[in-house]
Amino acid sequence: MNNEKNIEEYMDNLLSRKSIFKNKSALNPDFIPDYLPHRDKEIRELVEIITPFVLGNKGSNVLLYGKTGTGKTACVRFILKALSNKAKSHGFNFSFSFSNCRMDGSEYRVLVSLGSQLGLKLPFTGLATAEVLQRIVSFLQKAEVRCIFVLDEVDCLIKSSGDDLLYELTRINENLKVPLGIITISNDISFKEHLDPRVLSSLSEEELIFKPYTSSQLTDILQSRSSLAFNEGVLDKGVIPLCAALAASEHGDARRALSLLRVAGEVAERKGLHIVDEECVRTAIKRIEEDQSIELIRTLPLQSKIILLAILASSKDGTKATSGEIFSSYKNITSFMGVEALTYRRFSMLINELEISGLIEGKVISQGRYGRTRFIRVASPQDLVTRGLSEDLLLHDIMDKLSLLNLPLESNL
DNA sequence: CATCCACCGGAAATAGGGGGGC
DNA sequence: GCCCCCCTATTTCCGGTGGATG
Repeated sequence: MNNEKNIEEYMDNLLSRKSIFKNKSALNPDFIPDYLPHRDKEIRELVEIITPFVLGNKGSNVLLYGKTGTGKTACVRFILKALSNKAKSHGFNFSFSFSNCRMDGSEYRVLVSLGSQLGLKLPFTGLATAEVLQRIVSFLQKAEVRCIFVLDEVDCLIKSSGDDLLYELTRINENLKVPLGIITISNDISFKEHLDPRVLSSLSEEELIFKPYTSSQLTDILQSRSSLAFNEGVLDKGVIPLCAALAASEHGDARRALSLLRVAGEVAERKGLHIVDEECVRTAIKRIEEDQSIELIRTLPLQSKIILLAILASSKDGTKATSGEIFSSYKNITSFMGVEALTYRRFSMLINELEISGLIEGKVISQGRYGRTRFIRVASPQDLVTRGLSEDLLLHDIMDKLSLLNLPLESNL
């Protein structure tokens, strides 16, 4: 018992003495601070729109849009958290459910996610979607709870499954004594075009646009977060303005700015520095990019990895290869590995996905009599791709045999 | 100017592994 | 047990197509 305590103390001591961070989680994207700088106006408007639901009146549905990292989700979460605290202390029966449509992925799972936050027990598969909706509705009916559903990143849902679910949700109110509120959040304004006009008008009774943060606004945000996250005096003067400026030049993405700051801190920590300087920030940019592509490659399904390998093999030195060439190279590799090869159609689809993810670049070029085909090459640095691929043990072996592992590394540096 | 290459990409069907309600 | 549902990955089928060539 005593030993444990001593060791813990020792650890605490060690950690707090050396650490640059006081509370790193304050820089996480899902951290909700007590104060959101430069969003007072939006918060006030949202509160005015949402509050009626807590009182059990018919309020208005809201549609929020703005680019990533402009504080949409943070504002909504912030308000709902505060509101449910208030409701509790005032004895109102209020609750809310939050679904990130991109994460949840399908209509069914969005509904299950919303429903289970209300306390319903729903199987992750097996039921008909309409059945899940029915259960949610009858729960709301019986419990007479004032409820708000938040659908974050709805544009993804629309793209994958259309607007059926949104339509159903908007009509729920017709047979509910206590109205249901729907807050939809989208990164992409053009998703409106894919909506039935009736659904759109119901969802966007109120609309709020979140503008990108300016560089100086980002500076304020970083400033207030860094005082929570970092120990006193570990940030060099220029660090915060630099992070802010870099993120502002993207599109005022606060999330990016915060992760830049976090990674810069980690870089400094790893280097054993006591102060985070601008150099760390520059290293952080590179680290973030590299980590992202490696992570992307690591989590690719096997077939996509093999295709990527085929591209690498048939387009050495950054030359472009046609999809036909790559396909035959792909078939060679699969037979070599003893893996079932996919049909061309599916292959082509996976190529498109790789292109969207930014790992490869392709262009459809017509060569007249010699056909129309896509010219493809790897877009990210080759050694990065090789590194990512070779983390797959199965592929590592194959790459060794194809002697792909040593080639690019030498020729690139 | 029609032809024709070497693919492109949409739609629908199938597989097959998860799991209901009754 | 039976019939139905959901989801992802894939196959099957097939109607295009830009533009150098004959």
